[in-house]
Amino acid sequence: MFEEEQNQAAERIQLYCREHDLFPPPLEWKWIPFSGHWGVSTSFFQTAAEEARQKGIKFNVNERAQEIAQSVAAYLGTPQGFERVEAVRGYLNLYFSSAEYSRRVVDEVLARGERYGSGSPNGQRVMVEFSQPNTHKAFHVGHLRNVILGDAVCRILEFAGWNVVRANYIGDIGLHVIKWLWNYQNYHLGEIPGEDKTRWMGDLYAEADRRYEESKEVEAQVRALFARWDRRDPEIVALWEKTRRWSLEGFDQIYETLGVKFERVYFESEVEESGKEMVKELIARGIARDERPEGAVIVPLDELLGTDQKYRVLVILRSDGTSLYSTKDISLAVKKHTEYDLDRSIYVIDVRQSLYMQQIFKTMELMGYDWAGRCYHLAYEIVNLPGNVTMSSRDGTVVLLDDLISEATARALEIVKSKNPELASSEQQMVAKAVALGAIKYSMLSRDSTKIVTFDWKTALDFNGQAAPYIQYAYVRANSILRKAGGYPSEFHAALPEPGASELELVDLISRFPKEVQRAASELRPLHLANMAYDLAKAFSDFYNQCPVLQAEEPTRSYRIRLVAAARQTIGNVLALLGITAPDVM
RNA sequence: GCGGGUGUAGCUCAAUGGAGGAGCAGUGGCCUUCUAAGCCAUUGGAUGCAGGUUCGAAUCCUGUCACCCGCGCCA
Repeated sequence: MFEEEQNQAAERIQLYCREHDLFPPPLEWKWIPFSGHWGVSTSFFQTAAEEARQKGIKFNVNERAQEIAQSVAAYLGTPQGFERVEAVRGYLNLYFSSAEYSRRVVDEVLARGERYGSGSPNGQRVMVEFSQPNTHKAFHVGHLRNVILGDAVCRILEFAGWNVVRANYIGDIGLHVIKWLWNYQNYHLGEIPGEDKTRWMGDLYAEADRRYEESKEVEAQVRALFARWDRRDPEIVALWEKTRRWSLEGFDQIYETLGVKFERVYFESEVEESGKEMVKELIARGIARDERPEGAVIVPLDELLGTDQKYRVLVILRSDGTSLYSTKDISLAVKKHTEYDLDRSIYVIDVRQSLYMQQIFKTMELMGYDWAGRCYHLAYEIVNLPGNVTMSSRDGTVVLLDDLISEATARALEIVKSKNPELASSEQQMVAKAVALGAIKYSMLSRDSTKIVTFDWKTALDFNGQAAPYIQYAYVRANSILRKAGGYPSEFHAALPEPGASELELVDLISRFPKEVQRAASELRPLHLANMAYDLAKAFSDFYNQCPVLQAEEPTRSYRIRLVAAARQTIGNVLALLGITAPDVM
């Protein structure tokens, strides 16, 4: 927002260095890392070090950097747009003119509204595949991290200027489905699910898997059933269609609760046949090797690429000719790029599949697809239970999503009722839902994807501290002030008061938002925005405690009301990017 | 054996190669005020270890230790 002034200052610094025969520093402005200071800084350590090298003399780099910083500071005086220039320990700090800049920031935020912070369209299309639930299985907290991360990444990329295609890829066929069907046919035929379809499907899957593991005979029967599926036996297909729908209806409920939408939903069943065709093509082209009947059909990646134990071997078809996950994935990758002209293709999949993803991408490369290099595996660590227990639907070691949401909502409702008893019951419900879902989402987005999340109820239901409710609360407070003020003045009073420290801190953070959006988008890390949301809320709370708004004298009153409006807008925008609802009251 | 990840305060985690931070837990304060889901104060650190690169390393490189995860017919 202040690039012009920064560039001017940078040019003058470069000029000074040339005139004084100094190595010009790479002028990368950084935020002054002290709270309560508003400006940018650069350092002269490189300049000093370079000078020492060239002149062949030894001196203390830190001291020399400080000398240079001081003389540059003297040379700059007070450039246009800044109110103070200071040399500190080798750094040159430039402080913005507070009144002028806070005015500019607030004007910008209020003018752009919910688009504040967004980037201009970059003309590039990216597909983000995420969620990928399996029908006929449970949906648990482990799956939740994927949905929340994928959704946030989509929101952020879109806001940053990308054309985003949100894709889901549902595992509606495969061994797990056949196992489920076998169990249903033998033990539950005719039964239909109750209200909670996903739970019921999951329970039956656990049961099916237990029977499958317990007996060799069952395994054989399941294989036989898989063969009937492969022949598209009408009876099996009909049963599959009916039971599959139950799962899909359950998923729709979940996505609606979470506020997640998809533009293109792929099914494994729709790429199974084309996948098998591709296997034939791969064999014909000598990329895949058919080792049947003794072995399976494989792509010997290390052999083909001349690598050693790096890409290993990818199995793309079972020895009995039935399809694998990989059979379908190679076909899906092609389908995605045929349907959409993609500049990037992102797969949000857990980190345990890293090798597998590289194998798929390499296979695409071997087939000659130029887009293979533009596929990216966005890996995230799994959600474990205490004691490093992996959530597993077959072992029943899961926390079901539905249980987490109802427990969190009940807890939040209890708090809303005690904090805000006069609120209408329906509104209390809405607030509780926003708080509960916000807390769940924030806890997953506020830690890096490379970190394992250990789920425990105590932490999951803790609404204090660095958590979504704190941020939502700041938003609500801002909203409350604006409600009492009856909106905010359409423009600033001519004579703007000099902002205080907490006001500056708040404006400073607000002004950083657009850059954080770009950073989060380019690194595919919502974490940056989760941190920013908290910092903003903290700065607002500080301002709230130190600066009376409604009771203040004019023109301070008007100025602060507009600042509150800008803060509310920015906090709302950040939360929206994280998929978190900002309630009007709490 | 090969590959990947993690290691920062008692615990859970942040930190664009640059001036080490939060939250929780602990201790002590603050509601007649725009909502106390809040605020203030206070306690806390050879960034696993050893080298290297650099003016400067939690961050980059090499080695090493610990834990986790992958590595041919699960997804």
